[in-house]
Amino acid sequence: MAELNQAQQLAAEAEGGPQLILAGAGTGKTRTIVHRIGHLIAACGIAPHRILAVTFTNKAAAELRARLSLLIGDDGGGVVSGTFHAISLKFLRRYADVLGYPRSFQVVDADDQKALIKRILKNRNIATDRLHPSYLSGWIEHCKHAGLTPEQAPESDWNGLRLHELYAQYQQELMQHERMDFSDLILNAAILMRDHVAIATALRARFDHVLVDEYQDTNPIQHEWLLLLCGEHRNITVVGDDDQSIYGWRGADVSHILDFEQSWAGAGTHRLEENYRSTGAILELANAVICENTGRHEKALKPTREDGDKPEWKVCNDEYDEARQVLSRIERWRSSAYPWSEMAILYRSNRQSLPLEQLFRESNIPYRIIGGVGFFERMEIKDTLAYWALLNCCGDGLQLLRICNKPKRGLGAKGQEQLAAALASSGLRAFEWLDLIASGQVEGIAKKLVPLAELLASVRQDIESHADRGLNMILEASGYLQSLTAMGELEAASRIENIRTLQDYIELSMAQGLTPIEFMDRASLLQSSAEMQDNEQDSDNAVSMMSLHRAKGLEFDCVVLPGIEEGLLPHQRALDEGEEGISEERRLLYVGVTRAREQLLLTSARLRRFFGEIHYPLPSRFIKKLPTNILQQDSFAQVAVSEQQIAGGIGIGARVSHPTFGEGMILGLEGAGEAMRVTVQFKRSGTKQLMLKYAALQVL
DNA sequence: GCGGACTCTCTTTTT
DNA sequence: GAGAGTCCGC
Repeated sequence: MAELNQAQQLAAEAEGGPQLILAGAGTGKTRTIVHRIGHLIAACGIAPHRILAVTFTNKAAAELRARLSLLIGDDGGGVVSGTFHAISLKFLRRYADVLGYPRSFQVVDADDQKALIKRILKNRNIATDRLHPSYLSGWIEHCKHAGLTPEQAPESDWNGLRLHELYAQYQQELMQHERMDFSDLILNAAILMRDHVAIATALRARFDHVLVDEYQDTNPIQHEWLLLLCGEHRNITVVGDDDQSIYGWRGADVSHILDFEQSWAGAGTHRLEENYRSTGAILELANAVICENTGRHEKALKPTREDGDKPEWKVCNDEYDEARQVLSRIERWRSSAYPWSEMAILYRSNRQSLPLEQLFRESNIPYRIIGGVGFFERMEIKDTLAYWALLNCCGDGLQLLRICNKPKRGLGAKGQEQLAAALASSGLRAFEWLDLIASGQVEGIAKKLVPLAELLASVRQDIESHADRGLNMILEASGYLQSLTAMGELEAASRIENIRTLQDYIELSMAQGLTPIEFMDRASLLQSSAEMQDNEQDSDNAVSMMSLHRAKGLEFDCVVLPGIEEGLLPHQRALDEGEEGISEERRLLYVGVTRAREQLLLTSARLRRFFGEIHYPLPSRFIKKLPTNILQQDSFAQVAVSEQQIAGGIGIGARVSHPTFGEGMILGLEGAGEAMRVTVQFKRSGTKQLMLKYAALQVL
């Protein structure tokens, strides 16, 4: 406890009952949680395995375990930690049968979910311009986040379509495939407790204390989940920061943390405001950014460190120029003895990594990308997992269909439809049906699978206990690896490397004693290969690149935030949504700024390419009004002289004249082609936005 | 059923 | 600009 300041100590040693810890960025939140858990065990005599810590990401759970191990040894002493999803899945593995699911159900990933929705719409002859698949899946998600089953969902009419019925059908088909989607995990776990008293009682009796991290990002169903689980003993500790709520689009509702004291009468409240992470100058910028938001707990982070170097803002010509500037700054940091691993580039959208990657690769700067296309979403990984699941008798129909024609076995779209029908009418689980096929007792389309089925059966017999080795044999003997080579040497090599990585991971998991189903659970909840490394001490010495969302909870000595522009941060989608969306974008910038300990660079580009179109964004509203004593801007940033004078001399900085508004200077260009808009500051008539097409501007 | 060529679409963030 | 979806000839 000597390591804690007074506020942290009070929070850590608070007695049972509901406790709210409002912890600003960098105020020692994790340390406080870890010590609170230690206190519960050591001083209150609570058994470690009766403490549940709910985190937001798997990585955070792993980190918590690591820090607990340091404090109390013994691998954290058996404290249970995991995400809402992972813990829900554990509950469901025990009790899913009461909901009509087999306990061996699997989780669908985003791709398969999308495919299922598309198929439903196609079968019903609903055109995508009448109901867009993503609109339907978004609507269903929304219901699930609100805790509503198809029966409870509001009757909703969209272009004459009854969305709640489509929701019901979607759920029914999922159940037929013995699958749940991500949101189902939490909703169904809550339903278990909501509707089944005996199960609720059993689960409630399981834990004496529940701690929740990143509480500002919980949505209503997670809130209900917690109420159901802790409503009786009321031993719940939540930690969070309303200024870091960045998951509104996932149904997160800041009011849960703002109203915690109302929902849990008698709650203790603790505020951690002393920031140990960042220099004074960085905190000054952070405070200046976030204080523009309304509807928040009024507060400011208090620095404990010296002022340090001023954060800087650079305006670049385009995204490649931006990448170059970032790179040169990173090399400068490197030469002042910061290691690569202490530098991060945090962007709004994963797509922004492309030019950076290119340049970093050319310049031989080590980097690693976290997120983006998830490891477990890659085609070859899903294929391999499907083979593996079928080999280990837990593969389902979706997995069989996935690989039935990989490599080619003469089963096209038609054949696969027949196959699905044949499987359904057999009434068997996919792997049971394959056994039947191997024994040669089937007719029709299934005959095409005889070689595959025989192969699976023989390999399974050969190597009883070495499923991982069997996988390799299957991939070889089935011709799957061979079929990858057909895609080109380079492509195949990287895919095969991914498969090897997966194989190593399977081997590791098997060595840890996981059952095949447990392994599939693990794989379906992880999404990056980085998360497969258990001890996440980034020993690999590389610059990190990831989205701002991913960066939550992390910290680095040196941080670059590229793309601080209107349309990117705030993102165009948020701009379309209005005030609430923009506040969330501002919080996103705040999260980015507060990741930095010592060095911070913000950049924006005057020209940026989107989907092959050229855009001329304006600097982000979040920073453009900040004084230079908070955010340093070089003269280059202030006098915007365009180097790309686009056709006719229209470009940023160009002097123009307009028939009615008179003379002025172009400040910004947005959009492309016909839709391009210009922002012009006129000498007499002020600043105006005009459609370039109609504006009849003359370049002076 | 398959492969190639073509068109069309979709572009935020994640468990 | 990339990936998915579609069409068409074999």
